Amino acid sequence: MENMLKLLKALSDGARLRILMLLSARELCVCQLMAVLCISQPLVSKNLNIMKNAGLIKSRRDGKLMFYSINRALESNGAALVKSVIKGFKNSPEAAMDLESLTECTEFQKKTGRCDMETLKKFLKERGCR
Amino acid sequence: MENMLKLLKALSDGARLRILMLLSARELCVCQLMAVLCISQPLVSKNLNIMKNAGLIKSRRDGKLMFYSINRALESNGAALVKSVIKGFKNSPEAAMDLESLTECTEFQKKTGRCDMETLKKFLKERGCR
DNA sequence: ATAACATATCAATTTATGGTTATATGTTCA
DNA sequence: TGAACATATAACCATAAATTGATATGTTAT
Repeated sequence: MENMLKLLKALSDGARLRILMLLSARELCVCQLMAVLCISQPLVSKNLNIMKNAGLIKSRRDGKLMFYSINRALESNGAALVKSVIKGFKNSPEAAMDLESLTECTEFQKKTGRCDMETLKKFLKERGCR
Repeated sequence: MENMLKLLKALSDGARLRILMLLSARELCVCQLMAVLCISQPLVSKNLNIMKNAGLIKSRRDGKLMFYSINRALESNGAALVKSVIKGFKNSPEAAMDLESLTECTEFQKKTGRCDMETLKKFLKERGCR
């Protein structure tokens, strides 16, 4: 029960659901999530930590960047759960908007280097996210 | 997203998970849940209300008693979600204990009448639940 | 109608969670 | 080594959620 509850708690927050959905598209680093979701870096990190503790996601360091991705090695019931959550959320307008933002963010980043903060700041400003 | 989040929030609490699991066995009234879970009546009612609002369960009045049961008419993604939650929880020691308590509670109730408070009180006392 | 009872709701309190700012850690590159 | 940068953690506040005790509602039976 403990694990299941932890998993459900990790899933019962709007920001974390959005993160899950984005990660279900592909592996992302903290600054990309922060830019797309328009939420502060510490909060992104905090939420990622909660999700990681629940076994939902895993992380990998690449130089200065931390990349997060969905943990495909979840025990079967957890996996089924996550699958239906993602499925039930994938076609929502919120998900569509976030995925679009992700594309735009990626475009923006291509102009300079990967995860260049200047770029992300400009990106955020352009979208009215202080 | 809103509905999915509501569902997940309704599921992300230990007492509510236990209620869900018990109801997945069969329809139960408030006082039975209260006796088995060993939690106060207002709290049981409140949690049932949260679950009902999320579309998880439905209720039916029978005289003085309110019976609650799992809502089998959940939209498909919700249904899949609930299914995997119940499945992933059904074999836990907590679930086993609760189901056993339910059996004992039912036995106790048979001695007097259905949902007789005196009986339930004795039942609770016998199990050390103040 | 009223008494008794099962459940629901309300008001009040504690506890958990989301969110912020400031600071620490770990990595790269000069 | 140290400066710059990406991320993590800590301390803190505001809000929401869990929990409780008292009370209201709705039903049954007298």
